[in-house]
Amino acid sequence: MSDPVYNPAEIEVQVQQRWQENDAFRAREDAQGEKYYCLSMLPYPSGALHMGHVRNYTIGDVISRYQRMCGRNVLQPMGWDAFGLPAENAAIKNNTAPAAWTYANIDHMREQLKRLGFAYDWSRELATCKPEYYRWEQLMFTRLMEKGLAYRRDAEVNWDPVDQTVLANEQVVDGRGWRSGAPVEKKSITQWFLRITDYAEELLNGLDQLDGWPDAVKTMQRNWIGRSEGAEFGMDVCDAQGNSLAGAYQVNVFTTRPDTAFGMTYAVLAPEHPLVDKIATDTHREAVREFVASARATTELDRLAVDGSLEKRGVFTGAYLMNPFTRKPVPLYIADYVLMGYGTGAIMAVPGQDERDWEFAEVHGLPVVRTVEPPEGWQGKAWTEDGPAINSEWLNGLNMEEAKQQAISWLEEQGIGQRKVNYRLRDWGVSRQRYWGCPIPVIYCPDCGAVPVPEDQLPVVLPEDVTFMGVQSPIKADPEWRQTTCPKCGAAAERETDTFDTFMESSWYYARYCSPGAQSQLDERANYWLPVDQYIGGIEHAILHLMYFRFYHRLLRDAGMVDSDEPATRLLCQGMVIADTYYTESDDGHTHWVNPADVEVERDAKGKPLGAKRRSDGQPVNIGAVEKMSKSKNNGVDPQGLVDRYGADCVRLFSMFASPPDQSLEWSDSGVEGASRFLRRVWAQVMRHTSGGACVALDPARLNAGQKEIRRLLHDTIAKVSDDISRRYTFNTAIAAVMELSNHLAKFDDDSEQGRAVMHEAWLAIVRLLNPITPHICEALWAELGETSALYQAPWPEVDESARVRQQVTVVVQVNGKVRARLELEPGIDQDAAMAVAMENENVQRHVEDKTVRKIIHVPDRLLNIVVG
RNA sequence: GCCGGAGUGGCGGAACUGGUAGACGCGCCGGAUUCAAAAUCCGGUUCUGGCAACAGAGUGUCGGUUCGAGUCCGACCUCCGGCACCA
Repeated sequence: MSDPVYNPAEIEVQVQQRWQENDAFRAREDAQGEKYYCLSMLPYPSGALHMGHVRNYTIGDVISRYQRMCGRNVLQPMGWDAFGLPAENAAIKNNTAPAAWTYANIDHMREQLKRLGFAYDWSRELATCKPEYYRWEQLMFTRLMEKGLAYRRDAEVNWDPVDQTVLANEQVVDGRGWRSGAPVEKKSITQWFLRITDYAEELLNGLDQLDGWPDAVKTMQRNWIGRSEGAEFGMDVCDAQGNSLAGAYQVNVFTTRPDTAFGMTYAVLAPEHPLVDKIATDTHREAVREFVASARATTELDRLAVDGSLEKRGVFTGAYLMNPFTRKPVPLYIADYVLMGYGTGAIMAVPGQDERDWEFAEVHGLPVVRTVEPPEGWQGKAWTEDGPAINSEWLNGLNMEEAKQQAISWLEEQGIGQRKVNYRLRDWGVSRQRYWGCPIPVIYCPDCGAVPVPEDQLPVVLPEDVTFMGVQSPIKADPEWRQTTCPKCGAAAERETDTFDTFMESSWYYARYCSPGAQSQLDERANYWLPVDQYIGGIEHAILHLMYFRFYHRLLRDAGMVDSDEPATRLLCQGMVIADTYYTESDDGHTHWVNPADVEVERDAKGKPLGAKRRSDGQPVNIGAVEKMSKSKNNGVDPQGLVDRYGADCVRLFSMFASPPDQSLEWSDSGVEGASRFLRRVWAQVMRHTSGGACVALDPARLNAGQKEIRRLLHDTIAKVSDDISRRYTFNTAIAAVMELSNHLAKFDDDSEQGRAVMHEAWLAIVRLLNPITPHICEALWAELGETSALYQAPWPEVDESARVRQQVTVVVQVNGKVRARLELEPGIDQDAAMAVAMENENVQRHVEDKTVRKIIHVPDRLLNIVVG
């Protein structure tokens, strides 16, 4: 390999071959060392890797390879989130089967990942669309049905009236079906749900323990769970005089502000509330019906008012509710600002203390009673903050918290209500009316109802060899697939033709990697590896995926399959990959986006961009914003082309160097060139060193000052890089530190025996420091430096603290806080001695002059600030 | 509207615990090499003034604390992301 010219294509293929032959990255449960499970979110096999994948998986690989070098027993697996809508869209478009399309994509993308040199244990690879994977998910679901954690109820879907099919949210474009262009309707159908709300409290409290998760993600999850404490209480329906009605109904309301109940001036039911039909009086029934119908047909978008808030629409029912606090009736309205899906779908309205109620009261001419005194001089509408209670009889004078507690106690004493906690979080609807997903393992029997498919009849296999006739799911269109017999009574019955939400598969794949081949969902190996020590993925999954997988982990725990409460102890969310955009405008006003690869930027003498032109025809183009790589802005950069041209190491290096992993990464072709230049320089420097032949052993006692200085820089660098990679995760600064060291080595012109020994020590260390980031070139240089072992098995370099002892330190001398000199002094010098040297300095003298020294601040070995006046 | 995050050279970014602002890289300028170009190597590069030594200014804005503030405190501005009638 000792080629004087760095040839990444050749080296990378050779090194990868050696890893494969040695099965270098297979994870074993019985291996030495503490376990370390490093997991990157699995990709959807869309067809080709994009830059976001490269970034995500390089971060994971850097961490994995570092941990391996530190002696940990590392598991780093990879798999495919293989079910999903794009396969169906491609199938309809190209007339192929989703399965064939998916498997072809997986094959291509697997090769791309291998070409990038990620240290995966490929023996654990999985694809979620395979029956041997999803059968366990089906079994789990049937168990959840038995436990009552999976249940059925009606829920709304987007219905395309022309294509006669349910649309996923992403298939609805501006309120119309993506293919038919017909306005989408809401339709209620029966669907399966998982009771994630049973775990709301635990999912919320668990966040407090997740110190290794970004605060942003934890905050988003807290808001999503949306815990609110308050009271729920019943109110009787009555007439305007407060007379109770025969066969009267009761309405339950939830409120977080029971302290304001004396200010209730009306009450509201959601349009979908079950009592809506029953409560309206004869004179109001027609108006109520009309309103409910129109509320169902109108989207939120249609109701956006000019100021961006939603129009407060509603209608009076003719009925009243008795306010138990005041013993006075309040009018009952129907309004669509009250949601059926939260609380009880009914509220007490207190315009004086709630902004929404204020707005509604304003529109409908309802009275306002203030029950909390706003601060003096306050000019707003509803006062929602703390203050002394007023107009509230026995609550008057109390603050918000005291009044709440009093009101709740009163409700409980009276037996009409109680303390209540509500969550925004809704149960997880897992039914999808799509083909390319895991079949929901349920059989519908006319007599026995919904029956879980028994274990010995699992998996319910999705047929893969299908043809799409239009947009219908092939298993919905095929009457034969549906036909079966009831497992309970043996009568003719039908299979469920809906499939699972694909978040179902991605909720437990991390655990299955730990039990490859197990004839159960998981086996005891899962407890060896779990929880995941480091999880890496995009922030776009902050809520859904990361909530579902925390939930599913608890389902696995409660089924006795894992011991831990949380699936992952640390989480890293990488930033977006962004790039410049360029465009031209045609005469008809259309914008045409030009790919950055086609553009050349012209600059002035200082490097400021002046303009840009298209390479192909020299025509000027406009410079747009720096935006997320996307097809629509035509600013995507294909990783494959870069790997072909510069090599995997270079692409990996630039991805890690351009910014810290959690920030957005601005792609730059010249930056990639810079990374490539660095690797070529490293290669050339090592070749120059090895061309001098073998080195003698390093003897620290015999080093001259220059040699000691290089050793000091080296061991400072080892310390910094170790800290950057293990604690700070700032791979960019780790690389910068190595670059700095290599710049010093390039100037270290010392062919003496000990000079070459120092150089040798330095390169052996650098090759290991860079190995997690650019493993191929490092493996080759490791051999070039005479090492016979494989680098992937080499230990992380150790810091020699004795080499870091400085002969001299730079002490900054300030006069009145301004830097006036930098002195090279012996370490440990005291204030008086430092002052003596400082005062000999001409520049310091000039600024001190004959002024009185009022104060001296001395930070040993760093700074001396002379305060004069 | 609410909740997060961020504002530092021409650009990406560094400065980790209040102590040298601009590491490292890109770009740009100058030089070497070359018939020439590419590649490579050397030097310079926050702004203003100065041949220079050096001086002054400077981390979104305004104010504060401190011997000393990019970093801490208060008020504000801008941008990005998330949620959005959740009672």
